[in-house]
Formats: sequence, C-alpha cells, structure tokens
Amino acid sequence: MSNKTSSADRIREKKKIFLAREQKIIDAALELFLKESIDRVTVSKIAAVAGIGKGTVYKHFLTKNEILARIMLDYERNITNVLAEGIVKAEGGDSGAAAKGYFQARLERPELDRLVQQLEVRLADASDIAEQLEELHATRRSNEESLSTLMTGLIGEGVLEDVPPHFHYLACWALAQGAVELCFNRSWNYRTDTKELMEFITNIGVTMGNRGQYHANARQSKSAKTPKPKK
Amino acid sequence: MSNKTSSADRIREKKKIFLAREQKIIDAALELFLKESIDRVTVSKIAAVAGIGKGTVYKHFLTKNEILARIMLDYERNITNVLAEGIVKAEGGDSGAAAKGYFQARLERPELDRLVQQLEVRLADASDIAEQLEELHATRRSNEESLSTLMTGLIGEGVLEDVPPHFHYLACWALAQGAVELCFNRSWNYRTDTKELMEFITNIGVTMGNRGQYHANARQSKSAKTPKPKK
Amino acid sequence: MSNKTSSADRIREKKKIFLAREQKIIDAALELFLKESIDRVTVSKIAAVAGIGKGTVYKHFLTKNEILARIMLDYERNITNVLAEGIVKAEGGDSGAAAKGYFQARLERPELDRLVQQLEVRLADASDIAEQLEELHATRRSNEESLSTLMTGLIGEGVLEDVPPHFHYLACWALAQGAVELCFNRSWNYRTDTKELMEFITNIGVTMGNRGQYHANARQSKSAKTPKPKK
Amino acid sequence: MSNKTSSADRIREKKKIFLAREQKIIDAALELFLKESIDRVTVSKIAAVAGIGKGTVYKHFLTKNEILARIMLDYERNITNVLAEGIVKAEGGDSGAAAKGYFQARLERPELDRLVQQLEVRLADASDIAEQLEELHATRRSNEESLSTLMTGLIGEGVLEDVPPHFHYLACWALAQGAVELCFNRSWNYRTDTKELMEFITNIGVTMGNRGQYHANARQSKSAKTPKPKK
DNA sequence: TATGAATGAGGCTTCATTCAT
DNA sequence: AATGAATGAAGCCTCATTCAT
Repeated sequence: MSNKTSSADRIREKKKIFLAREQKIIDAALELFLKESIDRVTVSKIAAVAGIGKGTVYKHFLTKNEILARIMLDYERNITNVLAEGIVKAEGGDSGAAAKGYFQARLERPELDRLVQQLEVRLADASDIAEQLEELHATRRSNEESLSTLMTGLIGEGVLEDVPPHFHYLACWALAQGAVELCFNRSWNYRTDTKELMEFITNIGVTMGNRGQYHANARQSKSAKTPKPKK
Repeated sequence: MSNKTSSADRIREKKKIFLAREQKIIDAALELFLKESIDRVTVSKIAAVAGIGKGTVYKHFLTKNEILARIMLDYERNITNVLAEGIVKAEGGDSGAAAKGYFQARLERPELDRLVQQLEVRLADASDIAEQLEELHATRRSNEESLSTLMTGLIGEGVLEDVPPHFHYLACWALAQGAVELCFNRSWNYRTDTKELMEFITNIGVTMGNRGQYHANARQSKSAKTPKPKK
Repeated sequence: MSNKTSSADRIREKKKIFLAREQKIIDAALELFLKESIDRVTVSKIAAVAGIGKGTVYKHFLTKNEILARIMLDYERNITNVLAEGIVKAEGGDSGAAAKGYFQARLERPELDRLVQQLEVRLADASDIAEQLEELHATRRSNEESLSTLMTGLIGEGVLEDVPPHFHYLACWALAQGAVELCFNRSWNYRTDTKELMEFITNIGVTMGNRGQYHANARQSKSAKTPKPKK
Repeated sequence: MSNKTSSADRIREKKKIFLAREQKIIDAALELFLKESIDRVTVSKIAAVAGIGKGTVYKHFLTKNEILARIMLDYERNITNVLAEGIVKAEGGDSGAAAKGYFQARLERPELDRLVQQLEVRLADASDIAEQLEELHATRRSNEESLSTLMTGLIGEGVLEDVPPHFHYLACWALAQGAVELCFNRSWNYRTDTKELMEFITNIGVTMGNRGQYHANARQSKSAKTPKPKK
C-alpha cells in the first residue's frame, strides 16, 4: 500500500517538476522578449536561458509559436479575471470599477502587456496555433456579453451616453492599448512622469462616454498634482 | 549654351526618373505590406512588384530597413502637417480642431497607420536607420512645443483640466493609436459599425481632458459637425 | 530443492516474458513500417505501439537498426526454410518445386517482402549491425550450394539450359524481387488482377531457363495445379 | 542593331550558363548518390561537390526533393524513348525488339537504374513534387497503350501466350527491376560474371511469355558460353 | 528493472546583401 | 546603370540514444 502511495507520489512529483520546467521555459522566453527585439529571440536562446537543451523545449511545446501563444493566453486569462471581478463590482454599484480595474491590470506591467500586443500581431496569421488564437478570441468574446449587459444598464441609468453598448468597452480597450504603447514609444517615453500620465489616462478611461454630469476626472482624480478649485 | 542646357535637362530628367523609381519601390513595398504579413515581404518581391531588378533597389536604399523607415517617415510627415494645420486652427479659436484633425488623419487609412505602427515596433532596435528613427522622433518632438503652448493656453482658459500640458496630447495619441489597432484586431473586428465607433472614439479624443462643463460627447454625439460655440 | 526449482522456474518465466516483449517490439515495428513510410517510424512510436517505454526498447536492441535487422533476418530465415523444403522436393523429382515454393513464399505477403527489400537497401551501409548483415548474406549463401547442386543436376538432365548453375536461381530471385515491387509500384498497381498476374509471373519463374521443350507456360497457364509428368 | 543582337546573345549565354549549373547540381547529386547511401546525401554536400553555395541550389530547385525528382524524370524519359523506339521496331516485325531494348537500356547503367528505383520508393509520399510524381506515372502510362497494342498483336499472331496483354510487359518490367537489384545486392554480387548473367536474364525477358515454340533462349542466346548442339 | 525526459548534432530552407557582367 | 545569380549565416525542428530515478 505504501508502495502504491509512493508510486502515485512519484508521479505527482514528476508532473510538478515537468510543469516547473515548462514555466522555466516561459519565464526564459519572457525574459528574452522583454530584453530584446522579438525576432531576435530564438529557440536556442530560450533554451540556453532556461538552462536546458534545445530539444527539451520541444517536449513542452510543439512549435516555437506555441510558446508565444502560451504567453499570450496566460496574460489574457489574467486580464479576463480582473475584468470579471470589475464587472461584478460595477454591477454592485461602482459604475467605473470595471474600466478602472481593467486599466490598472493592463498598466500594472505595461511592458508585458505590450509584449502580448506585439505577439498577437505577429501570430495573427500563424497556422499552427490557430486553435490557441481562437481560444484567445473566444476568451475575449466571452466577456462581451457581461460587458454589454453592464453597459446597457449604465446607459439605462443615464450614466453612459446612449450608443451601442460595445462602443463603450471597445473605446476603453483602445485607450488602454494606446496607453501601454505610449509607455514605450521612443518618441515620448523620455518623460519621467509616466505614472501620473497613466493615472490621468486611466481616469479618462473610467469616465469617457459618461454623460449628463461634470466630467468625472475633475471630481475623482487621485492625482494630487492638480488641485481642483471648484470642488 | 544649348549644349549646356540640354545637358542640365538631361540631368534633371534623369533625376526625375530616378525619383519616380524610388517612389515606385515605396509603393510596391506598401502594396505588399498591406497585402500580406510583414515578415513575408522580401526585397525580391518588392523589386518584382516595382518592376525592377533586386539590385536596383539597393541603388536607392542602402538596406531593406531604409525602405521601411522611409514609409514611416513619409507617413509621419503627413500626420505632422495635418496636426500643424489643426494647431493653427485651434489657436484661432476652434479648441478641438487639433485633436479632431489628428484623429481624422490617422483614421483615414487605418490600415496604413497600423502598418506604420508595426514598422515602428520592428525597427525600434535596428542599428542601421538609427538616423531615420531619430528624425522620426525629432519630427514628433518638433510638434510638442506648439502642442504644449496650445494646451497650456487651453488650460489657462479653463477648457482643459489643469495637468501637465503634454498629458493632453499624449492621451490623444494613445487613443488614436488604440483606435487604429481596434479596427484590425481579430477579436473585435467582426463588427460592422466600425465607422460609427470611430466617430464615437474621435469625439472622446476631442473632448477628453475637458473640464468644468458637461461632457461634450453628451451634446454632440452622432453629429461631428455641430460647432461648439462656447469654445 | 523446491526452492531451486522455483528459482529456475522464475528465471525461465522471466525469460519468457522478456522474449515475449521482444516479439512485441518486433510486431510493433512491423505494424508501423507497413502502415507508414519507413522514415517516419521512430523508436518512440514503436515503443508506444508495443506498449512499453522507449528506454526498454534499448534493453532488447542496442540500436534502432538492430530492430530492422531482426525483421530482415526473421523474414529471410523463413524464406530460406521454404526454399530448403523446395530443394528437397525438387531433388525428389519435382524439378519446379524449388522455384515455385520460393515464389509463393515471397508473394504470400508481398508487402512484407517489399518492406524487407527496402530495409535491406537502407541498412546496407549501416556499420552497426554489420554482423547481422553478414548473417543475412551467409544465410543466403548457405542455400547456394544446394541450389547449385540442384541446378547442375537439372542441367545435366537437359531440363535447364546449360549455363552456370547460379544463373538459374539468380534469375528467379530477380524475377521474384521485381514481382513484389510490381505489386506496389504506383505506376502500375491501379490494376485489379494482381493475383492472376502474380500467377503468370510465378509460372515464368518456374519455367524460365528451361530448354529443349515447349515453353511450359503454354501448357500450364492458368492452372498451377497441372502436374508436369515428363519432368 | 548589333547592340540588340549582342543583348539577345548575352541573354542566351546566361541561360546556357544557368542550365549548365543546373546540370552541375544534378551531376553532383548523382555522384554523391552513387557513392554513398541516399540518406547521407545532404543539400550541403551536393552544393559542395557542385562547387557552389548552398543557397544557389535553391535558385534551381524549390526543395531537395525536386532534385531527386528531376533525376528520376530525366532517367524515366530516356527509358521511355528507348522503349518507344523498340515498340516501333517490334511493330516492324522484330517481335523481341521492345523487350530487348528495354532491358538493355535499364541494364546499361544499372547503378543509375537502381538509384532511381530507390528514389522512387523514398519519394512516393513526398507531398511537394506530387506533380512530378504524377508526371512520372503519366509518362509510364503513356507507354501502356502502345505496349498493349503491340502485345495484343503478338498474342494474335500466336507469338505470345494468350493472357491479358499487360501481363507481358509488366512481367518484363518486374524482371528488369529485379535484375538491376541483383547487380548490387550484397548477397550475390561477389560474382564476376555479371555481364553474362544479365545477358541470360535479358534473353529470358525477351522470350518469356512466348508460346508454341522452342524456348527462344535456346536458339538465340548470344552468350558463346553455352553451345547449342541441336541448332 | 523500466522508464521517459533530456540532449544536441545535423537536416532543410530563407533571404538580405553583394558584385560581376 | 541595372541586373539577378550567388552567397552563407541563421533559424526551426527531429529523433536516436543516454541515464537518473
């Protein structure tokens, strides 16, 4: 009996090690992607950084693209979770919670968010991983219904402008997308007040599309830099 | 004398032909980039589409990257011009003109704008064309002073929220950037109301950062034409 | 004593299991070879089909080539046995028995025969298994003496044409070899009368090299059963 | 005008050089294939032997397989021509001419014939070159009609046994196939009388399937080794 | 003893760039 | 001046074999 147990234990142990190594590959890939230009990252380098042989990588991933797809999916799942939480909060009354959480999640590690943006562009036409890409899109679409419901509600309450509900969350997506890009664009990122800038943009994201009220920015901005005399 | 003239003519003629061919290369490259995935565009294909020999391409551009850089610069110069016009108008009283023109210019051919976005990412670390990249950044920065002045003015007038002036135009840049991306993202672009969505986002771009007044969206939505008298 | 016996039993039991597994590997390899292109059969697949671990395969065979060599040798030994029987019969008066049995044996499972042909080609230069290849050749050569004697006899009797005796059996070998190939060649195998064709060829094989008489084909065709009294 | 001519000349000259290099690649490949085991021949080696760069090979052939396919097709076309000539002669009265020519053509450079046999086996499932393989099969099938007509005629004249006409030429093909194999099989080719053996087999090929007459071998054999007393 | 994860040599192919004509 | 054939570095991926557990 103890034999049986230890055998099962061993198998579990092996799986753990296996998964750990898989994570090591992902981490190595991430490290490289964040350090240098995407197309200069080779499987060889990833293996080297992960401290394993090139062939081992292919025990975990069928192709190089699968590694990239994995990074994308992992990230997107996290964003999706954050968004889901935000939606719950928003339904509980905090109308800006969804957008706010979304922005904060995407801007928490903007370098990672940007990497994923770029990976998505590059992998758009990769025929291997078509499945993973479909999952990515499905993941996103799965949020749409909740978001639509939420937006429709807020429109009904007069909080948001009366346009098709998806206009609101897509505008949010776009602003977040651009904000991340802004953090790293060589033309602009010589500035040192990125943090404040991102807060400013987040605020815009939270309030854009709002109607019939003073601009939320003016009332809620957490940024101490800009005193708001009227309030 | 006539000899001299005809010789000069000939030289001028040659230059013209030379420049025409250069444009042909750019056009061919653009055509290909817009048709297929960026990394499937080779110098051979560009030459073939341009109807010239591969070697000839290298009489016009030292490296492949220079072609891409040229596309970027051409595009950015156009945007800069539009922006400059907008700034002039804005200084003339139409406070939203700059943002509006900017958004319209970038969303006029979103596929081209997106291409340039992608080229910029790919070329960011290219050591050849460092010079051209510097020019790109310089081009952008050259607008900053005017934009800063403009924003500072609008802040002073109470039109815009009182944050560092660059916050305003950078937020605009970010939203435009994301809007373009939105047009092509596989997860979202199954929609058919892209045009209206872009108008909605443009409106947000024009009014975001405004303060002390009802949200402009609320009053103008759906009619981009409505003049805003108070501004 | 019982202890000793049971120990011996255990050893015998183990050997049996060991040999059974070895056969399982061979069978798995065969199954795969017959199902897909030779070079797409990997040791991993063989192990998987055999239901054992890849490492275990190497407890039975030092290299992958040894598996293939084993398949070849097993097959060739079978052919040799059939031939030996045929030789005995032929010496007993049935002059065509050797050739006939040989053809029938090789054409019984032409797909297997062809596989072995191909393996032989691929392994011809394999430095490991040089020993096994030598055994293969030795096995064949071991038949030569009997065959030579037989042919010499038939030549003396005037049954066969008077050429060096090996001409006769080598011609047979060649025809059988080609007949097998014929069964699978993509250019020809769209036909549906393979069975009759093989009988026709077998008949040729049995009678070729005969002299001083009407061509046996002419008399026996279509009925392999007809006894040939004069021989 | 002379300019025009010399330009055309230059183009022709270039084409010639281009084709010459293509032949050089084929020759290099052939040289290697005949020297060592097929799967040890790499594109690198071929390029090295041809005295060109690896990349250059791909200016002439889309894939490695295309080189092999080319070798096959070139060879098969030659065989087809020889066969066509033989068919013409046969129709002119020399009933054995087709088979004889066929055998002689295939046995003229048996090492090459065997190489092609092996290539055919290896390439059977290559999805690139599917087109070339189809051409190969088509080439062969294109001969079938002529051969069928010829055989049908010979059957009608009572020269050949009355079986489906394709039995005759397929048997020939098989014997030739096996004869070639025989030349190189390690088990048999230690002999020194290969030439005579091949003549013997050729004779069998020419006469097999004949009926109502003494075995042709006996009367026509060119091999001086075997005196034929009755004649 | 059986296992299967790890290895890395080596194969094919692509493409930016050069340079002789 | 225009050309395009030639180049070869570099990337991805496969798989026979090893060896620690």
